Formats: sequence, C-alpha cells, structure tokens
Amino acid sequence: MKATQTNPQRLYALVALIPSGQVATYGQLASILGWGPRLVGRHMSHCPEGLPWHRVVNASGDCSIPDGEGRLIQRQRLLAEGVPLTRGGRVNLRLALWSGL
DNA sequence: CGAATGACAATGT
DNA sequence: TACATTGCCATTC
Repeated sequence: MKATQTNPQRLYALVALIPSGQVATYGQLASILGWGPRLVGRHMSHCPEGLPWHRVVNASGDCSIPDGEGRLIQRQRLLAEGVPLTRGGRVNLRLALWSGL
C-alpha cells in the first residue's frame, strides 16, 4: 500500500543527518524530498523526541517555531553547538547552512 | 467534496 | 530590513 508519499520518516532521517554546528532550512529539506515547503513544517511540528529539530530553521535563518520554551531551547542549543547567531536570535546561514552533502 | 489552515519560500514594494 | 502577496501539499472542518 502506497498510501501517501508524505513519509515523515524520510524527513526525520534527513534531519537526524544534520551535523552538529550546522543548520538546514525547511526549503532545503523540502527540495531534497521534493515536497512543498509547508509539508516539512507540518511534520516538524509533530516530530518525535530525540530529533535535532533545533537545527532546522526557515529561509530567513530565524526560528519558525511559535513563541515559547522551544524558541529559547533552539537558540540555546544552536549556540552550544557552535552555530553563529546574529542579533535577534537569527542564524548565519552563510556560515552554518548544511550543504546536505 | 470545497474552504480553511499550517514550525515555509520566493518575489515585489 | 520589514511587510504584503502568491504558490506549495496535506490535513482538518
């Protein structure tokens, strides 16, 4: 049964491959999976635990997650991994964007 | 089945 | 840089 191609498992595996100190954008992951950018965000909003979701940011290099604890956690974790953040908690995609490899 | 929604992106102003 | 508009695909009402 083919059900749907929106196999979140593939997205989760990809996110788990993001090396420490680097980040990926939703569009980047979406492009690799061939999905619409909204699909990535949809699955990421319900991602399982143990997944480095904090390494995933939007094309602006900002955290797309809603205001709250997660927002602070993401910023703290990225800094702890050596990801350069600019003022406002924005990520320097120029220096930390995952090449995907 | 149609309209609305969502952790987005690209483009124009 | 910030805001507005349009396109994207699946889920929900």
